[in-house]
Amino acid sequence: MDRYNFKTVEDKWQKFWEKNQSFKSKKEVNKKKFYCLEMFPYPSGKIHMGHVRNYTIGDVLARFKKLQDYNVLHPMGWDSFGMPAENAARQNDLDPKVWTEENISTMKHQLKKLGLSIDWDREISTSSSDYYKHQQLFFLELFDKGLVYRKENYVNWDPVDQTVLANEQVIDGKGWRSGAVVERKKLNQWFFNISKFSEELLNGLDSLEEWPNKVKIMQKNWIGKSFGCEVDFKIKSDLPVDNIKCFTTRPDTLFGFSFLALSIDHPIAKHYENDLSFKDFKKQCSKTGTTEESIAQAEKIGFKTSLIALNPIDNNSEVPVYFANFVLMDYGFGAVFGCPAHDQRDFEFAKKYNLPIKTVVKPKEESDTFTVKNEAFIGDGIIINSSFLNGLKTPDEAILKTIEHLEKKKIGKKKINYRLKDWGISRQRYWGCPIPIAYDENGNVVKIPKEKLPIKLPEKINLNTKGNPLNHQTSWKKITIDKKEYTLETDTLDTFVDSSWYFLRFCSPKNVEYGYDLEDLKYWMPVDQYIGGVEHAILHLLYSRFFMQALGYKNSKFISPEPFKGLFTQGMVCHETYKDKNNNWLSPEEVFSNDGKTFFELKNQKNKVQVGPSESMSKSKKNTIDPEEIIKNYGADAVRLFILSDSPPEKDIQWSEQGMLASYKFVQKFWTLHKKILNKIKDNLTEKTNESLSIYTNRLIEKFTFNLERFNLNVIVANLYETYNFLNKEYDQNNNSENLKDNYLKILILMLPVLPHLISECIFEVEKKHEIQWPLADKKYLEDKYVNIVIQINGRKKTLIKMEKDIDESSLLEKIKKDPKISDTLGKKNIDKYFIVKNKLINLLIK
RNA sequence: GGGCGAAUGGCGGAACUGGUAGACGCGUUGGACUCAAAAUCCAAUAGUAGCAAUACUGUGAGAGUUCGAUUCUCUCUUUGCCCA
Repeated sequence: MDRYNFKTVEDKWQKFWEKNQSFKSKKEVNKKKFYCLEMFPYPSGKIHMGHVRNYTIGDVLARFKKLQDYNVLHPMGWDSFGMPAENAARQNDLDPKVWTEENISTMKHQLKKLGLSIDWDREISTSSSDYYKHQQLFFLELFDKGLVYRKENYVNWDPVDQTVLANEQVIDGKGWRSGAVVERKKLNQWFFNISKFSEELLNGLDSLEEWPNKVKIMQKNWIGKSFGCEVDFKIKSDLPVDNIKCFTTRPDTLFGFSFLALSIDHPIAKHYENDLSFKDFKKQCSKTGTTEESIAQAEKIGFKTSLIALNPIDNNSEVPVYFANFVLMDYGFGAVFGCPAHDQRDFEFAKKYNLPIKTVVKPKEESDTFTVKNEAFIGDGIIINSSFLNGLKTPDEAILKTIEHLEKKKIGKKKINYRLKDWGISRQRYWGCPIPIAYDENGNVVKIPKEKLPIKLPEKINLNTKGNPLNHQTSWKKITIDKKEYTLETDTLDTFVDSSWYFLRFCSPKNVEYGYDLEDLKYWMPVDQYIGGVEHAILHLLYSRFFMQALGYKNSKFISPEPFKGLFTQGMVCHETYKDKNNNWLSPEEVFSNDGKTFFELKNQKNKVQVGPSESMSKSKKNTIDPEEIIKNYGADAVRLFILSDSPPEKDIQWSEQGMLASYKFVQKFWTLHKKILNKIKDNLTEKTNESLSIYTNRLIEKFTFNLERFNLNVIVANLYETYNFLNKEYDQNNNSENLKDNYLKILILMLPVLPHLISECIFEVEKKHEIQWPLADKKYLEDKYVNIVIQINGRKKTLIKMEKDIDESSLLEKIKKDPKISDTLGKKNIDKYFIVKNKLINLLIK
């Protein structure tokens, strides 16, 4: 019998799908739609296993929904602006555009080899001016709506990449890509006013029922709504300072107030500009990074001012004012009041500078003389030593009462604060979307008129310049508007902007006039299932949600604002790591093992290799497996099968050569079985109908559909193996060909989403013109005539007895007592009591 | 430090709303085929005791609720992710 030749079969079907435009999607208003979207890739060069996993999961779903007769939209595109292109181009003296386009062509070819059911007619690329010209128009619209603004701000400056980094691009005080120590720098930056929608973005989460809870919680924490109040402190000073405003979430602890701490960027700092020791202090502060994390970890240090703050609710008692390194200017008002007894950070500060620590909250079970000793008490409790607040429960009661008091005295008011900051979108980079703004000779901002769009990037320019290469493009920078000359903005947009609306573009990829066509959006949006890595759980998803809010702002015709109805976050693909004796990373191809335990270097087989923990595949650790190589050796179907099989898709998966081989063998085995079944169908030797095959098939339909809908894709694979085992035993058992063919076809269709090439070929061989549709289970085969009932004695399983379904209680007990095993165990003892789960189980209680 | 998860054979992992723990795969062992090996096929495979039937133990640890707990509650341990 011939072996299955995956190369010819996979090639044949990929050509067939392409020629027949099998996955082309058209708006059909009368048909229910399903928009299946996987996060589009950055064209870095080659696809990696993470892509294979992501797109296989999406493809299984898309094919499943298509078989269920949904009108499926399953597009693909390229997130093709970004720093790697610029870096690579700079290193190799290339044009980023050429580099990017070559990568796209390679990766597209690779993705096609995976047999994905993608509508390639909708392909988009964010670095193409066909795409970004619409983005520039959106920018201008947002500008008109007042959602874009420019301000001078501290930024994280990466001295190596010469660019601004977002807070989340700073890891341990270092640039995420360059690894250089990040500096603070003040720059004029463009911002999206995302914080305007804090409340909408927070509330919207409640409507997202098909999102993982953990992602919703992460976004909620990121938005960071806190309820508190602002307090006005009167100041005694020889400087012209009368009062300082603070935001606090714990006004109830005001009686424990012992110092006021200011950010070094607080306006008051200007009075100390010429103070040498303050300058020193500032320098010390700048050593700690700008991220909240590094600030929290750094030693708390302060600079004592001559100012005195008065406690507004405690007889104007006086406390010192410090500048402190742990206060951020962009949270609250850049000033916090210190209550050492009930905040650990304040506690450490007070200890260091010998400030009073006054206990104002006690745990419920303690007496009123409770005092804080070695650490702050931050739990819930009862207010003490606080005049009119004494005895109140805190936080809830006491906070409300304090705010009420402050408001009455007009020295403070209730305030809701958000942690979410506006989105800085300026990047000092070449390879990004140009910002459609120009400046006159006085630096005044002018919008680029619509008809001048797109502002295209200049091509083939010298990238080996300091800072932003666009800054050196003197002729490109000049633009004439209404016969007047202006200078173009040279900052480009953060690439997160590109990916914040691409899912809209997929609905109308060729619309020339505008970024989308509203009628298309009304049909296709929202994305029914979005699939991607959990690493985008906060930023990309939040920015996309913001973009929808912004487009809908002052635009009542726009669609409802949540872009992604369902979200699925898949785990990473991991592999063991290897190092040689000099601690250099080794790739899996450079090592070998005879027993899977001890590894040796391939080129010098005496050298033992250190085996490290399994980690997410990354080039830097060399623990990657090249999907192209694997597809070449085992075929796309086998790779798809393996990548789904070993772990639940939301968890990390361990790459295993043996597992890969097992999947490959399954494809081969199934083909062999298929040929046997095919012959059996053609033979038509018996008239008998084997009902067990129909029962199995129909139950499988139920099970399979259930598991697919719940993303239990590893269980699907197990079901598939079980099905093989069943068919291999049963196909030959008294099956007339019609019955066998009928059931076999149904089973094949179930398998199609996972193994599209193999199964397409199998279906084709069984019946050339078969209508392919997801089968429905026939209820009559789901009903049991007989059931296996578990007999427990005192809650422990004793035996199984086969009985007619729905047997009544007394005959059940009769039968059980006759069972030799049970009667042995029972002996002369009486059944005191019993519990029955109908058609499933009986539990006998005996003493 | 806070939030959210997770812990099941040698390994990856199944188990619907509490009701047969260990599906399926890998690995291992034995057998068939072969001069031999690979491939393939068949069988066994949670642990302990036993030739066996079988018995007992068993889902990170300890308690609780229940006729019955991998599943629910509490405490603890370890671990992952996110935030600080």
